[in-house]
Amino acid sequence: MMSDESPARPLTSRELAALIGVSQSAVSRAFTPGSSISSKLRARILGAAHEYGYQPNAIASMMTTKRTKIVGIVVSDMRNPFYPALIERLTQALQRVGFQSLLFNISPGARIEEQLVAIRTYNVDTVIVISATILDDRTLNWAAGGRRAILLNRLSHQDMPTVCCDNVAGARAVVDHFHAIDRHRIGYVAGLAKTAVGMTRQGAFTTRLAELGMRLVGSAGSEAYTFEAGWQGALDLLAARPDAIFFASDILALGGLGALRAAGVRIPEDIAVAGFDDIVMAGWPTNDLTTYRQPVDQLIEKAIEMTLAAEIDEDRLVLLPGELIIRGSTSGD
Amino acid sequence: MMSDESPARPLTSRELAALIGVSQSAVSRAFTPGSSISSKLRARILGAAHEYGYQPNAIASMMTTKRTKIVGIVVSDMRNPFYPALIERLTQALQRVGFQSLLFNISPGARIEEQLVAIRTYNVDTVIVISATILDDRTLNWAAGGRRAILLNRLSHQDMPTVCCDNVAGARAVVDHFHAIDRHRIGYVAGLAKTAVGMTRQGAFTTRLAELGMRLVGSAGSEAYTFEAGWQGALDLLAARPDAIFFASDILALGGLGALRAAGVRIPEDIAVAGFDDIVMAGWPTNDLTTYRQPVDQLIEKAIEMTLAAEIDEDRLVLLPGELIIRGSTSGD
DNA sequence: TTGTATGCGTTATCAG
DNA sequence: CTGATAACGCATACAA
Repeated sequence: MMSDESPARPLTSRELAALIGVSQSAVSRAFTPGSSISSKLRARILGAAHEYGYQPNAIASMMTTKRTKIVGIVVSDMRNPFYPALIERLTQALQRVGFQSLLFNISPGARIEEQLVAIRTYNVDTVIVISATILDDRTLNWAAGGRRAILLNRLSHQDMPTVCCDNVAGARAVVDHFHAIDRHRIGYVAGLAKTAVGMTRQGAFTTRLAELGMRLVGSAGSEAYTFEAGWQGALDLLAARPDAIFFASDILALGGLGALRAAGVRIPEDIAVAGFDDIVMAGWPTNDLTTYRQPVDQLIEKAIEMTLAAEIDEDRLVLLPGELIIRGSTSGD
Repeated sequence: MMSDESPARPLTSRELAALIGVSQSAVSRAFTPGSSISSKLRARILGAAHEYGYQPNAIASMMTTKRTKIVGIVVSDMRNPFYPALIERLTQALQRVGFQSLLFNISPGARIEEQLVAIRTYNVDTVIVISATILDDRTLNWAAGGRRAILLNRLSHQDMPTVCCDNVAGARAVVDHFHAIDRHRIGYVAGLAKTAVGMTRQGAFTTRLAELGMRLVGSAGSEAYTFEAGWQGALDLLAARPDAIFFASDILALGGLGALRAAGVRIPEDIAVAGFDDIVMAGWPTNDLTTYRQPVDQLIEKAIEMTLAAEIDEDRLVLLPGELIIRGSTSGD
């Protein structure tokens, strides 16, 4: 493919056709899998394309096929390391099935719709929404403009197609673990409390605590999934003297660990700490954070499946279980 | 814009024109800044567009204008938190000037050209390359297919348009700081040693050491910009008994800090530690890492400028100075 | 300023 | 299986 120095203007199918004496449609067919063309002619055309450096113009083909092979990925928070990791693997998975990713980075605050206009005008085939916040279902549907929208790691109040970690199972696993290591004075540091995911996690957590007769001695809110919010949340809980704290996400937990250690609290002897997500940093020896690992690969696999499916009739809400990763922040060893 | 429930098929300019009794070209002109149309007619058309939910189809307009308003962003490593932070701000800045970002996440290893074909077929206006590795200039030029390619935070061996942090100034600032705090047995942990950025940083560092009569007691290589590589690099240097170590990037330095602390080394009393980039984590109280801050906003500003410029004649290589951020890992306080 | 007509590069329909 | 021809939705040269 690199045999030729790139000319300023790329070759068109018609030009290539003229060059080797076939019709323009033949060239098009050569590049269309499953089209009716003899393997001999196809080979000749593909050979010539290779030689002359011809590649079909994807933009032009969008005109007739009405498909862009582009997925719009809507994000709003790349500060939390969980998201870049998710996005990286998602875009790679999409590329493997022939899709490209147009990244829509929505800034919180003003003029959200204005930022979303591009999603409609660029005619992406599918919109995958990773942003936990900012967009309500209605805005989302508008932005999708009739195209398929899939929620990834985010819950809908309507019945939009959704792929999400099973937050209930995750929160319960953490409680059960706290119970197993004999902690009974439990604290909770929330992330974005108003989001569906946040509420689900917190609800399941407190419910399971009650089932096991454990005591929620304190609960700290926070405005964001950030290190600083976790730090502050941990400090706010100290007065309640918990012997274990569950942070709604790893990035919060890392902040919490920092605050607790700075306050002279021994982890896990005095307070056991658990997070949620299993971001890479949670596994660093310096953090060694017990956490509920999100099934990222399976989440992505499902999202891709939904992207490719002709219809999404059943299983519009896919909840996938993760796995509790027990590390030093809760286990004495 | 949300006045209408999104119809399955979006309106075309011709349909809108028919609806309000003007020509299709009038509709097109209403949406084209600077086109010859009376403000009265434009207002009427934009009003109707708003009412009926019409938005120009960006794909179709690409056919005639030959411009996609899409920038291809080539990345290969989102594990190093510096990159997501850069990408987030870059895509937002691009959006503000009316460009969308198509993310090309190149997996190291096989079939790189195959992964790059999409860049050509999608006709992006500009390619911004953030990936430090993987692609040589020739492959890059091929992938760009005659379009503009800009290197961001990466150096070229040819004269491709480049915006990069001034690594020489950065490395020198670190050495000067080590000198100022009276350290003379210096260690260095390299990142990807084979990259131009890596070589520049290392070269400037050792040169400045020599100028100030300081001693490079040891130097550790590493295969990647990762926490683990930094951890190992720090361990490798211990035998040489350095009193200060410069890590080629923050993520390496964080690993190094972990390893040193685990080994009982006091920071900064025994060994002062400095990184490069100033990722968010460097500023966390738990890390408190002295580092050379990359001028991210200015880098992006310049990259946007180059993206929008008609020609890039002079200033094809823009080197921007950063700022040494002194924190607890080198300063006793 | 406005409308009419043409073309962008491809896919899809229709004959042969 | 192959070639000619008609869209796709918009921007622009041209005519009015």
